[in-house]
Amino acid sequence: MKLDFEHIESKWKKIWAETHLYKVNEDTTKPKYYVLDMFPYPSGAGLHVGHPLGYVGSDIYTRYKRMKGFNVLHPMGYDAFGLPAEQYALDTGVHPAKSTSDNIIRYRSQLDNIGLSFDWSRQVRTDDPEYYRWTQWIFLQIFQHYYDKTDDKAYPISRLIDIFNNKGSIGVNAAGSSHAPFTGDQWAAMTPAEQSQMLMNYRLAYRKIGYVNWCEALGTVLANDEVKDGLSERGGFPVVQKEMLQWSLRITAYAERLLEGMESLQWSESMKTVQRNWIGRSEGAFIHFQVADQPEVSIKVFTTRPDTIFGSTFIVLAPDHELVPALTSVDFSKAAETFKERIKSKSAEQRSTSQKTPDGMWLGSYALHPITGDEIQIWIADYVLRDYGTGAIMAVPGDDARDRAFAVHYQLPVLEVIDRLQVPDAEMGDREGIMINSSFLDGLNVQAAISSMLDYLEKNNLGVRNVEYKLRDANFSRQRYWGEPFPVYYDDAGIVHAMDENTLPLELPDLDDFKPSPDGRSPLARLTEWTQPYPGVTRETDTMPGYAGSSWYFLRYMDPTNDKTFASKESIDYWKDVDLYIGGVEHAVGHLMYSRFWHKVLYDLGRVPTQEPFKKLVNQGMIQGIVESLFLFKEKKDGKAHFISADLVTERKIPKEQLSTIPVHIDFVTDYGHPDSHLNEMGIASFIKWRPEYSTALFETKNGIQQFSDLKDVELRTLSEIGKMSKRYHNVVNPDDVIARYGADCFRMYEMFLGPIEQSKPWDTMGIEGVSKFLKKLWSLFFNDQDELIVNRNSASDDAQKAIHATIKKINEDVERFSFNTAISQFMICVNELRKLDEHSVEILDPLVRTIAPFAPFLSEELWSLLGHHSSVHLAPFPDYDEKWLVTTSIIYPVCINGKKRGEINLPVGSTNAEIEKAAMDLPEILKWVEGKPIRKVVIVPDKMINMVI
RNA sequence: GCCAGAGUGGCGGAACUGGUAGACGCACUGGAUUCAAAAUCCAGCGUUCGCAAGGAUGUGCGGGUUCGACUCCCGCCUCUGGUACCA
Repeated sequence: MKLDFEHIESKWKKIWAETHLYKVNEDTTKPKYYVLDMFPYPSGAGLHVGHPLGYVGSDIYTRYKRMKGFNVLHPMGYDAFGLPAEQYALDTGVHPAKSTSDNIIRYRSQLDNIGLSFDWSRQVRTDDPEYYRWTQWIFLQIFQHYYDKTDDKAYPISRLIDIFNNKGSIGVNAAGSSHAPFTGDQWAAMTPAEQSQMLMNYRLAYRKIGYVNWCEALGTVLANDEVKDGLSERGGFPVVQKEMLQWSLRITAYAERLLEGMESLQWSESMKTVQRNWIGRSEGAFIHFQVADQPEVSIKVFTTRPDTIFGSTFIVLAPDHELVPALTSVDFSKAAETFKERIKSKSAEQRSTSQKTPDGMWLGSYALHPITGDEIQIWIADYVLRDYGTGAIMAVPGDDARDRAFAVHYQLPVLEVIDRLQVPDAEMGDREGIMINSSFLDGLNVQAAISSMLDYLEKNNLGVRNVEYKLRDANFSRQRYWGEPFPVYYDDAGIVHAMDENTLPLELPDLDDFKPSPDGRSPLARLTEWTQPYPGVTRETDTMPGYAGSSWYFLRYMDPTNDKTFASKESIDYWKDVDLYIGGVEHAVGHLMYSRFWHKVLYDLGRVPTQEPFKKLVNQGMIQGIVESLFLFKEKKDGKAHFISADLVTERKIPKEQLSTIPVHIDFVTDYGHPDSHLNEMGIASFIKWRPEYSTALFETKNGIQQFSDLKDVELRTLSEIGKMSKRYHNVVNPDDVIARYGADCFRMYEMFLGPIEQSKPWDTMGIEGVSKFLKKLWSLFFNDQDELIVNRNSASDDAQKAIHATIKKINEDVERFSFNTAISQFMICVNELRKLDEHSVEILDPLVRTIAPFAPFLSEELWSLLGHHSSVHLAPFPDYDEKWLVTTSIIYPVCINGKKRGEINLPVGSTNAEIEKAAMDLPEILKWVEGKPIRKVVIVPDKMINMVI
């Protein structure tokens, strides 16, 4: 029987679905294991061969763990809200709900083709009201809590209100925005709107003025990746920063815990580093600088280098710092206004250039140096950011490169405070050297000076120690339609109210026009009957960002249909957390940071039993595409488009400025992805059919310039670059096509065989034949050329036993460390060996089928049933190996002279050093080397090798 | 610039704790089978000198530690990804 994978796949796909083979329940008799894939955004392009890399890896692991006796939760769903669907709706009028559903159907069929063992009964999609009902519910929990820094824990906002009622804000140690302290009486005297405003300073979900990328010409707000070099990606219109009241999440309250929590996680060091850098913890101090002639005003700066304070010769504030108006002298106020306007439009511009040119202005006022009392100038400049630290710095041009450049540019005084002569390699800011010009710090090294100055500042009430984080509160508002509506409303006084939990979900209303409303608000703003359903109730028109639904979806899988709560306590207590999470590195800071944050909030509220959601993280590499493009001269030749072969471009050193590159569909390209990839006559014909506007074009190759009508012997070389696999570059490879040709098992194994799962690599089908051949060889252990089943009940040979047990052992080890490529090599070695031995006994083939089942689920299931089993191989136990077949009785010792192998001796295990040495010395090829030379040393590693030094 | 990761045959890659570098696969070459081809099977395959036996050399480059280094240490180069004035 020839291996008919099409028949096998459709047969088992159907049976698995009918028998609900992959459905799991909470089963307390088995240990649980949770394997999670990052759920996909169902884009219009469908899955390409890059996506399944992680899915196949996690599926192999899932199946392996199941066979090892674990109760494995392995679900899948869709991150269904998102910008592309809304953009598509704008372009075509197709409702995002419709296009998303269509895409999901396609994704599902593609995923099924790969043979992934998801429990589809647990599918979630974030745009389902029954799902986002709980996204809204969690948002409300976040909204109704604040963070107590003393207890390091979130508490209900009602507790804070009680405290305010009793004794006001004095003594409250909570994460929040700064405000003037007040007493209990003052709190009671506040209007409800004022009180509401005050609570906003503490809520974990709160509203504040934020900046959005506003594009006047498009009349809309753009996402960061829709802005390139200060211009909108579509249309190239100018984009400015516009102030808007936005929802934010106070993730900064959790900065320290997000940092500490990583210690216990099995994540790659690089992933942890990325998160650490993103959190950006730095220790330093707040220092107060009095303003000259305004004794009631002082400027608070943050510095990590209090030791350099004597070198502080001026102060710089962010242009939008709240004190700027008060610090601007009358003569400068007009100039300051223009400056601020200019910076606003600049902030989106190329920042790299501003790095080189300092840009700031003096406000005409002075501050007093807190220690020396000297008057120093107060400046504003674009290099100081309002959101970091206090939005103000003490500039130390003596030991900070930016301050130095700024001071030099504006001819401000520079005072050296660190002598680095003793440490020649040290540069500015390196925390190396000896303090000079610094009064009582002189002679100390930097570290000693820092702690000495911190003590001094605190003792004299000039400043306090402080820890700052680069991490900012997360913007949680989008001026878009296709997202979760906020479950809040505003009353006539503008006070925010949470909706009653029992009225959730607040459903996203239907819409047929997806254009934003003219004032930059979302399309929802135009639906007045929705935004103002009753008198005195106004709804929020912003919707939640993409990460809202994805920040907790892994919890919903535990109990996906619960309509009483987001997931029952029993199910969460059973599944607890994700044991293995596989996904792309691109989510390093976004999704993974936000999910951890939400999880910690839920932990504080007693809703989840674990502090961290994802115990182990594996980042799969990207499968890249090869972008094939044609070179086209920008200038036309005789009014005709003029293409030129890539080899001629290199040969003639044609400057790139004269050429543009036109991405070409990879199906037209001969030798796709190889150095001599090109279009031949047929390729060019397809190209012209595809892009008829080039039907009159000229094609220049080694054989001269030719027209499409009379092509002969053309080899129009293309430019091959490794890039993203994307619709845009016409280089998407659909797994369905590969599966149709080679089968799902082959596809799965080939993706794994390409290399380590964490590594990125371009898609290349060159080697797939090798895996295909391997599967046929495996098949041929069961069937002969006459299609007869040749499996027998004979007892297996010792060599076959050794081969299979070595394989079982190796597969165990390799799967545990996600080394799937080497596992597949081992299968190949094993099958080659069994074929050589002409081994067809059940004793060997039974465990072989079970060992390979996680990798090739269809074929193994078929073979398993051919062996006479009536239940699925995927429910069978993973075979154990028997050490007795793995003990070696003899060892081939390499005999080395000076570390180089010169001969071999075969000796029994456990030979003594003397025996080994003697045997080695008897070797003629060794004698030749040692002859006449004294042996200085003999190194013997028992059961490993022998080395002689001469 | 900074941070992280990686450089091994023509190609994808292996070598897990310092111990026979190149497993496994692709491509290529020769042979068997075939009327022929596909498929299949067998053999060879880092570079270099040599008819051969055998030698030299070889894991980005330069040094070092070691009996022995792809693996450890120091310095550099290149590539990939992330990040962007963070006080």
